[in-house]
Amino acid sequence: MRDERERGGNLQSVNRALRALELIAEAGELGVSELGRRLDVHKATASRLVATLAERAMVERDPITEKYRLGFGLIRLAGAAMASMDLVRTARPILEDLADRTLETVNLGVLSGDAVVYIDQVTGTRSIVAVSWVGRRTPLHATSNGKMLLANLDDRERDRLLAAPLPRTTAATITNAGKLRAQLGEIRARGYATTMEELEEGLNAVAAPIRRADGEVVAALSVSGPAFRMRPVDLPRIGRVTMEAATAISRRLGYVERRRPAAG
Amino acid sequence: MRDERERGGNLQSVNRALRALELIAEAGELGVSELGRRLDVHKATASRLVATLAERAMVERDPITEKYRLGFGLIRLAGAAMASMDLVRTARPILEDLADRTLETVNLGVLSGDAVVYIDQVTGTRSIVAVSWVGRRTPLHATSNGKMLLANLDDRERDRLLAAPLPRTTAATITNAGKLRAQLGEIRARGYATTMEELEEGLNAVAAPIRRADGEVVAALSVSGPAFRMRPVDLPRIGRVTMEAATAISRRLGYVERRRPAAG
DNA sequence: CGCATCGGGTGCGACAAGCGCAACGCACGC
DNA sequence: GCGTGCGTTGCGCTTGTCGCACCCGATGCG
Repeated sequence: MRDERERGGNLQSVNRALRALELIAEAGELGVSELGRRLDVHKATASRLVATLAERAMVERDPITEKYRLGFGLIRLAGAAMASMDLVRTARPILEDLADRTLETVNLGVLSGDAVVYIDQVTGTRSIVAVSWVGRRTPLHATSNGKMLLANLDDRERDRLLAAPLPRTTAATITNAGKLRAQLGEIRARGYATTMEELEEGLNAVAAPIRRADGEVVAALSVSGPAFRMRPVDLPRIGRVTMEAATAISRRLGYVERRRPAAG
Repeated sequence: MRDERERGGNLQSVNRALRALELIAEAGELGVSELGRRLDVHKATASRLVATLAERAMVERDPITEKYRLGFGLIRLAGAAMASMDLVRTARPILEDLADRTLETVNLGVLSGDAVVYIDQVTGTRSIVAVSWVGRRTPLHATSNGKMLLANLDDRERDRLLAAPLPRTTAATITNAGKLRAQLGEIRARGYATTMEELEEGLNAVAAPIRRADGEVVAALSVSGPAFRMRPVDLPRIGRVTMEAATAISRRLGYVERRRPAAG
């Protein structure tokens, strides 16, 4: 508790409790004494800690081994958030297929606050860089995923997000809200979004919307690769296959295509 | 901190932290002051609490609204919880098989407080809606899972839960404790529970009990689908396959069928 | 068997963790 | 301008909680 303990808010026992959960998650199963050792506290402390966690069903006791493991309380807590995990499971095979087909990197992104967060990724074998973007947050206005999500927000939300300044990361970044707004219209009409070196030099991407049963856009699916392999002339074709893949995922989520939702 | 504070282990701030997470989960988004009010603590305390949670990514701040929502750390934990919970792990293949066989949605639910929480779900391909119920809480008296869990509670617990009013969600909801109690008896005798449009109009379901090694009912397995595909006349058949599946899971958990447990 | 060792749980006193207070800065609305 | 709402932070007092010691039960070993 003397090492990296200097960040903002800090409640000792809360911190410990969360560390405990992480340790248990890592280990799968942990006994009281062992947990105490890893947390560097007396086993009595660890005992009381897990008892508290157990009371809230955050951990549960294996009736055989008497050790503690994570409990369903966590699942309940994450509930809504877990919907995205479900999305990952459902979408995975289609992401893989799309990556095979395009040989580029495929990403699945959702809106989180004012950024897009990638919740899954599959890299085509041809990909140069294999860094995982999962968990990464990237700006809405400079990514294809972000634009697609923006394009499908309701007006109030979109206005709020576009009111903030749009930071420039490359020469091509669209920093003008009006110009971006116009492009969002095109994107809705066309069905896929693009970025051309707007986030990173030499990186292009296209993205298509994923809808759940009620038609709401909940995520975006993107294919991204180096500008020399994804030239402007290639984008419509890649856009089409991306849209097909996204639609396939939407269908799995229960979405049934109706006539243009714009009308209704 | 003066109400229901008498269980085993009890660390005030850990308890508070978990309550905070639950409140945020419920509300979707919560500001510091509001959280403080609901936790019945000074807003300064709430501020330090969420700061600690945020540091571990259990909550994150919406950059626009400045409010807090659940974070990715929790998703990670919940994912780990699902993977490590041996009930889910054990039951999964059987859920999938049951979904294939019935072509309807299969849910695995446990009792949590006064509600049933779904900890896993597999959807049959025929399913209309594919919204995930995982993490969702539904009332005990209006769901097949809930009735099955209620039916297998010990008398004291059951009485306590039935003492509370039974909220109506559809015209068919059973709101009379006496009537429900009678049905629970039938359910125990028959081995499966049903709901017919008692939670949602047009939604029927059947559920069967899952027992661990000592015979205790720890979860319920349900098959649910639209009323037109799950007519009253179909329920016994579906009930049978559901019971078979539930029994298969129980067996994997170490339960060995004995002569009627009612006798011993 | 008897003894040692390891696991988990609990009453108690001491001490610091963390609580509420109050004051501050900031953003709105009028 | 003022009033009201938000979230954050220093500070002193209190109370939550930590480690100690000890208990219980299971297991291992000469």
